[in-house]
Amino acid sequence: MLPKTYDPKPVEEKRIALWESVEAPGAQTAKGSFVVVIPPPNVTGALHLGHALNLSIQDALVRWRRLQGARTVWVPGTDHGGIATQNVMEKSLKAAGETRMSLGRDEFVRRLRSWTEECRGTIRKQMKRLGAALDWERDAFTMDQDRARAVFAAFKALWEDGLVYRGERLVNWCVRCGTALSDIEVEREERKGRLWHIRYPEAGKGRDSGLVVATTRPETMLGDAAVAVHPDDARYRAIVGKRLTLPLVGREIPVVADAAVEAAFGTGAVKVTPAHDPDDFEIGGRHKLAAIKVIGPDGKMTAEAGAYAGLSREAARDKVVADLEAGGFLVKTEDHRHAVGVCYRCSTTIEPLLSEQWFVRMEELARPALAAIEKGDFRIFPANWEKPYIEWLRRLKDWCVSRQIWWGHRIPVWYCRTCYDERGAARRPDAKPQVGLEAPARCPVCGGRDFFQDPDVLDTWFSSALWPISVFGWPEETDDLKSFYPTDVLVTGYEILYLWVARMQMMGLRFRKSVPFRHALIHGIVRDKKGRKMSKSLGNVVDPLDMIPKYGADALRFSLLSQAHPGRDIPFAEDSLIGPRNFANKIWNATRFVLSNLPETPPAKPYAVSGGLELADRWIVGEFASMRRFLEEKIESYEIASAAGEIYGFLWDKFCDWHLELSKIRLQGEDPAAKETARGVLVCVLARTLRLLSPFMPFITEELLEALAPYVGRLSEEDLKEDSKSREEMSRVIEATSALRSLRAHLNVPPGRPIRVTAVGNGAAAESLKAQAPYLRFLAKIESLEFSVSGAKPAHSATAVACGLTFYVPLEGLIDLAKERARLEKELAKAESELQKIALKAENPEFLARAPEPEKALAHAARQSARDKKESLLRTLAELD
RNA sequence: GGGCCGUUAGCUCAGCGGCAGAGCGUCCGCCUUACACGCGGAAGGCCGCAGGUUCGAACCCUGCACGGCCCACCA
Repeated sequence: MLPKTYDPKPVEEKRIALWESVEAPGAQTAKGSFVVVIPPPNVTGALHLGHALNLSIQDALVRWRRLQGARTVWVPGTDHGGIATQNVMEKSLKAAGETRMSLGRDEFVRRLRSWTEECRGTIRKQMKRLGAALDWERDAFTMDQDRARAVFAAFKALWEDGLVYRGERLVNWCVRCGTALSDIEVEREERKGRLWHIRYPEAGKGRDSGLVVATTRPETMLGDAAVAVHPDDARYRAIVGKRLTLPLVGREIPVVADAAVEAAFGTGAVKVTPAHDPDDFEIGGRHKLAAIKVIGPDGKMTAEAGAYAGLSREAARDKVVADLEAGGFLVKTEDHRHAVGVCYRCSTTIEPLLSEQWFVRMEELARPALAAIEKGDFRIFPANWEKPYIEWLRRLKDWCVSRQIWWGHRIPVWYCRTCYDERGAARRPDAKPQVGLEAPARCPVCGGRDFFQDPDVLDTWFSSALWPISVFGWPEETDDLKSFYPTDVLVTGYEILYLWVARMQMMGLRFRKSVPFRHALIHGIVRDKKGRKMSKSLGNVVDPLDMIPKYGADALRFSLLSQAHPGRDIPFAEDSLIGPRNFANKIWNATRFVLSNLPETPPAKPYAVSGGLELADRWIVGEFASMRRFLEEKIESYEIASAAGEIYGFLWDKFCDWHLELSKIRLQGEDPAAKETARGVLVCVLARTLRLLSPFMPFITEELLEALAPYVGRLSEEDLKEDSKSREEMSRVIEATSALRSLRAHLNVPPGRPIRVTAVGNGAAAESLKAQAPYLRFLAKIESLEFSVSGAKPAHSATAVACGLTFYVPLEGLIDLAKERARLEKELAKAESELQKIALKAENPEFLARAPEPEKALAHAARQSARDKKESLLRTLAELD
């Protein structure tokens, strides 16, 4: 016998062990296939609630399609996580008093490899505990051998097609991480800063000559190459072409006219520092200005900065400002809020830095991706993400893919020591780097035999971009690739839509000529209950592994899924696990009840739904059918939360509260045939509902289904029709029951005390209720129930009005006249306001003239019943004794 | 500067043209032999504001306000 309260722990342990030992369902090709590739979590530690959400959604989809008979493939995996992972390792080294330099590259990478293995083990275990039905034999890692082969193949192909190039460009540099970043890896942060107004005097003239520039970064003035003004700016027309003396430095710089200058901002004159500002770099290019690097990769001032060399960016700023002020060049200082670029991994202010990097040319890659979304070959759910996605693809600039870190795929490029110096700078104009996994034998340019490999690694997102093809063995033309690519849906958060989703589209289209996934389901971020992002520093991180022992994995999944509206963030409160935990217990007990009403030894012929159905049976079967259809539609459109809510309501509010209760009449009764019918419906409907619920709550449902299995027989598809007639009849039973229960509660009739009821009224409703009298008797605990077409109110009775009938309940001695009058008056007031509202609509000539017929009929009927109710209440009040 | 999303019951959110819904919380009864992680009953809403379209608007349109997010080269 099952325990009274559901205890998730033993069930989960048992199921996990069982799933471990059983092969995933084999090829059932009849109903097609469903392929999903996991967004591989970084190997930076344990999984968080966001991962739990992501996994729960995918698992629900995969299990759902598996139920439908599809061959499902869900590929697990992890991502080496580049900078993020390296940072984690560096932090732990620091705690041990070491640095990556002290370890050396080989040892550092070796340690990361071993950490990775440990971390992958943790992640796998966590995924299993959540119940994720992944195909573990396919487990992949972005830095394992197969994936490395794909990375090399992709790099080589892009190189050969001229889409990869090396060049000196202004890139986003994180001085803390010591590496270049791509544009999307830079986040914007509003910071309060200042706007310094600095006078740049005309060369050879006095302190008051020249013009005043406004800047937020005075320290970069040391590298100024010009001052720019707008060509149409009348204030400065005369000075364009003249030369200025750069304060503190003494260098002469020109005044140039450039349309990029915003005349209305600041003073309308902008200092141009090509080596330290992206816009200035552009201007510098147009006017052939020198790019003077005054800040180095370490964030400190270079030798070019003269007296400031060696100072940090921040210290140099202070000193420059002080010196400008001392020299009388500082005109004024204003407070100024502006957005500063910061590293997405460590929030350090980004330094635009001129350096030699590897880039991927994006235009040709983006074009097919744009076409795919515009043609609908690729769709995003919710669709409102499509517009920003398209915009992003249109504006795409080249992708800086080299990173000056150690953890990642080493760039497969070799430099000949004759053609290049040790820092990779070309010694001769025709020098050409060689792409290969190994050093080439001879340099095709100079015949040299001595090579060194590029020290940089590739952006971690480069390997991620190849994920949907690399997991199936690309560049080999594998069977997997042929059968499983393109995949069906990618489930991920909006925060990596550009960083990852767009790039997979581009690479998939480039190398496989078709989209890597037809749909992207974008879910939100799991936040804390105040709506803040979960972060270690805020201390508001909720660990899924803390929640599972307390509430169960099914409850955690169901909680997240119930809130997983496409694209919406989830403010997560631990309280949200209570409902789902209780729900699991409810299911458990419903099944326990059903089982307890079945013989211990399963019958030779399992219980089926066949003849002899009564209203409650027809009703629940019809409701089941409509619930199932709803679920199919919602899951099809990825509205997981709606689907979860629907099945919850069906099981609890319909199956348990009404059908199961009504079944008790027959189960406790004496009619063996009726008993069998009731058992059949209970078993079949419950089992089928559990099956539909299993994608959401796999542990408990599988456990219970296993217990039910020997009893479950057929519930034929023909019988699974929505049944509006039964729904209507049942709704009357429910309405009348509720009215009588309400009356009992208001008049404090103890629940255990039976009542006698006289129902007065005629018509179809009366007839149908009369037919269901046993239901009413049972549900409202009525000892005698009489129906009459007309009749006066019996003495000392309370009254309930429902379904066009008046129910009199004699309550000698129990009835408090004043209380009853008050209750009835309240009812009457409610009925009157209802009638007024509906009458206003039903009698409105405009409504009658223009509204569609069914709508009018509905309004008419509603008015009639509101009127009946009011009259019945009025009569009752008049007769009140 | 552009774009997107949100504003509905005390809290967290569904609903997105035809009499305002759920979960949690609150109040009142109940250990009614499946479940007190439960059962029954209730209270609680100018559906952000102002216009418009419509017979009819929480829902569609236009503004506005307040939150949040994304993108963007005002130094």
